[in-house]
Amino acid sequence: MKKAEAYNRLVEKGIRPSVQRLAILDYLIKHPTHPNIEDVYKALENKVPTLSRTTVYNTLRMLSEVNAAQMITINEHRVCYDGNIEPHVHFYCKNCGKIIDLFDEQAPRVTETKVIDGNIVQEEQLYYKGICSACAQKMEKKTN
Amino acid sequence: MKKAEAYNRLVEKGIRPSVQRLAILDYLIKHPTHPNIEDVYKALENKVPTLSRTTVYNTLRMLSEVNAAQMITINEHRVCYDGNIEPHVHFYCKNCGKIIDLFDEQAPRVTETKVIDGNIVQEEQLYYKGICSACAQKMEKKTN
DNA sequence: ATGGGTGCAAAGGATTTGCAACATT
DNA sequence: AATGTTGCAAATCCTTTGCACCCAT
Repeated sequence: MKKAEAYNRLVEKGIRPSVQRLAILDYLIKHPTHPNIEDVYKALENKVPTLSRTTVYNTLRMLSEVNAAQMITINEHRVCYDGNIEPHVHFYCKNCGKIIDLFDEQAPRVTETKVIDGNIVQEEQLYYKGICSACAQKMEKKTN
Repeated sequence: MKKAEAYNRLVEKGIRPSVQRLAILDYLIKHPTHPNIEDVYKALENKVPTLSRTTVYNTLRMLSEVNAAQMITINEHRVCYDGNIEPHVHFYCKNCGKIIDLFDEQAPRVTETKVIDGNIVQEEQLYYKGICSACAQKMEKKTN
């Protein structure tokens, strides 16, 4: 249950590693399931009894602002987060809403600062949308 | 002020071209500014006096479901829409929230149905995040 | 007349805000 | 003591829903 990685990442980014922040980032790193705010809150409310949703909101926003986590906004009205900050492609299932990592797809590479028409690019995101394999199977069954 | 393109696109997709739907899709096609629901509503409420936000919501959702428009979800809690259904890269300014089209960047091509690990890919989206040229200039001024 | 389309008002949820309490240096 | 953090409750804002009306076929 070491939280070394979370701890280091916070310190590197100049963020004071409070109990809450450590717990949240550690959870994110250890659970690459693209949790949303509520998921994180539910998972931690027992371990960090005083934890509030507000803190989860604030912390996750801050983490994504300093690139200590990735904010994923594919799902229309439910932001979720990814503790994996290596660039990788995401697949979003329109049916069940699940987000799957596609590590084998070529992701836009992190270049040194790239400028296009004067616009300074800091992050790149590529995602696919469609039907995930689990949902596709279920649908096939019903059709038969 | 012809709405031929909007009309044709609706009919092609099997959607009845009501006054409201025509107005909304036409607006989207003629204003490639990535408007959100409110933008579209404000722009049309005078021209289509009875128009309701509900109809804008319903119509834009429907249009994106049948691929007569693109739903863009970069901005955390404000979905916006694009009448341009050719694949192209979007740039999102973290500072002012503006979304800019990058037609010269290579966009993920629309392939025939692509399947990855059993997941059926139907759409692909690539976007960049950073600071747009206008904001970058303003910031530079302040710094000097 | 009938089925789809629209619009109002109300409900529902997610996120933000203001502020007081708290922890840490 | 001073500064940065946290958490509660309330406020806000976006979106959806239920239902009645309306229009076109």
